[in-house]
Amino acid sequence: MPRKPNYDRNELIDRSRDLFWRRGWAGTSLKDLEAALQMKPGSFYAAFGSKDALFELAMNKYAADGLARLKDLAKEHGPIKALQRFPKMAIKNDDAPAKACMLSKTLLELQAHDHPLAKEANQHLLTMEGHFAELFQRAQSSGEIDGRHDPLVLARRYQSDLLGLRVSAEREGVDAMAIAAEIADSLARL
Amino acid sequence: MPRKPNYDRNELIDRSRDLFWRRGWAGTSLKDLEAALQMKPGSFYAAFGSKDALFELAMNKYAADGLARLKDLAKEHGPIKALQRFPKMAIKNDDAPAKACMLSKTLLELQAHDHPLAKEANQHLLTMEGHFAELFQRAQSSGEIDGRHDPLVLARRYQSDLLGLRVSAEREGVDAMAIAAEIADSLARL
DNA sequence: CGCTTTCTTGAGCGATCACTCAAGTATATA
DNA sequence: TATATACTTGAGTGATCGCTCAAGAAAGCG
Repeated sequence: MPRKPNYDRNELIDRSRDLFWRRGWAGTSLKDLEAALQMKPGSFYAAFGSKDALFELAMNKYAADGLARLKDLAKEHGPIKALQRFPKMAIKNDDAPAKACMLSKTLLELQAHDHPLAKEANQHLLTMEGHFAELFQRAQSSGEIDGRHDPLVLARRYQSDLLGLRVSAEREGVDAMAIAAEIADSLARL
Repeated sequence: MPRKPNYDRNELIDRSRDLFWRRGWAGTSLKDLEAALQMKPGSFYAAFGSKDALFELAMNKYAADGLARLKDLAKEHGPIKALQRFPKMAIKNDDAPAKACMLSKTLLELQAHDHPLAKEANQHLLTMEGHFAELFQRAQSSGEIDGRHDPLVLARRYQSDLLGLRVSAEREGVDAMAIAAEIADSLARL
C-alpha cells in the first residue's frame, strides 16, 4: 500500500563510508551527511536511526570489502602472492577517500572515549589478521615459505606493517609504493 | 608592578599534551581542558590564545621530547642499538596517555580537513625521519650495517614500521612487544 | 598605603552539534 | 478514485562547541 523510498540504501551507505573514512567520526557532521546523501534530517533518522548506526553500517561494509579483496587476490594468485600484492592494492587507488585504513582511524579516534565503534573496529582488524594467518599457513603447507614461523606471529607483523604503510601513504612527500614493495620483498625472504 | 600567573605554564602544556595525545583534537573540548588545567575560560585564552594554539604548543613539545629520546639513546648506545631500542621504548611506557604516535593521530584526524596542524604534524614526522636516516648513515659508516642501502629509504621503512607498531600497540589483545622485537631483529639483518 | 598592571572569574555570546516531530506528499492497494 | 500507509520535509529542540569581555582580585612598586 505504501510509498517506497526514492533512494538506493546501499549506495547511501557507500557514500557515508567514503565520508566517514576520509573525515573520521567527529569530523563528519550530520550536515555533511545530509549534503552527501541528499537527505533531510527526518528521512535520515527514519532510514538509519542515528549517526553511530550509519557509521557502523559503513564500517561493516568497509571491512567486508577489504576481506573480499583479500580473498579474491588469494583465489587468483595463491596465498603468498596475494599477501605481496595486497599492500600495493591498498594504497594505489587514487580515487579512494583516503589511503589510511578506516578501521585504524576509527580505533585511534574513538578508543580513548571507550566508544563501542572502537571495539568493533578492533574486531574487524582481528578478523583480517585471522585471514592473513590463514594465508601464511597455506603458504607454509605448500612450501612457499619456511614452516618454522608461527603463522599468527607472521600475520600480526604483516598487519602492523600494513597499517604503518597506510599511515605513511596518507602523508605528503612519502613514496609509499616503495615501502609496499619492500614489504612484499620481505615476504619473499621468509 | 603586576601580578604573576599562579600556574606553571610548562606543566600546563604537558597536561594539555597528554589530553590531546590521548583524546585527539576534536575529542578534547575546552571543558576538558578547563578541568585538566584548572583554568577558567578567561585565563585560558589570556594564556594560550586558542585551542589550536595550545595544541600546537603541546604537539611541539611532544615532537621535541621524542627527538630528544632518540638522541639520548644514540648517545648512549650508538646508532644501530638506538634504532633497535627506540620501538620498544615507544610502546612500553604504561602511564603514557597512549601508545600510538600523537603526530600520526593528528595527521589522520586533521589531514582531510586541510588543517594546518596536520601539515605541522607531517613536518615533525619528516624531522624524525631525517634523524633516523642520519643514524642509519652512521651505522653504515661504522660498518655495523650494509652500506649499499639508501639511508633515507631505510629511514622511511623504519618509520613506517614504527607507526604501524604504535597503532597495533593501541589495540587490545596484540603483543606489541613481540612486533617491536621483530623490528629490532630485522635491523640486525641489514 | 595607593596606584598601576596583570591575572582571574564566570556569565553568556553566536554557532553548531545530533536529533525530533508535526505536517505535507506520494504511492500501492481496495 | 478513495484510503491507508509509508516517506519527505524543514523548522526547531536542548546541549554543547570555542570563545569574549567586563568586572573584580591580587601582586609589585612608590
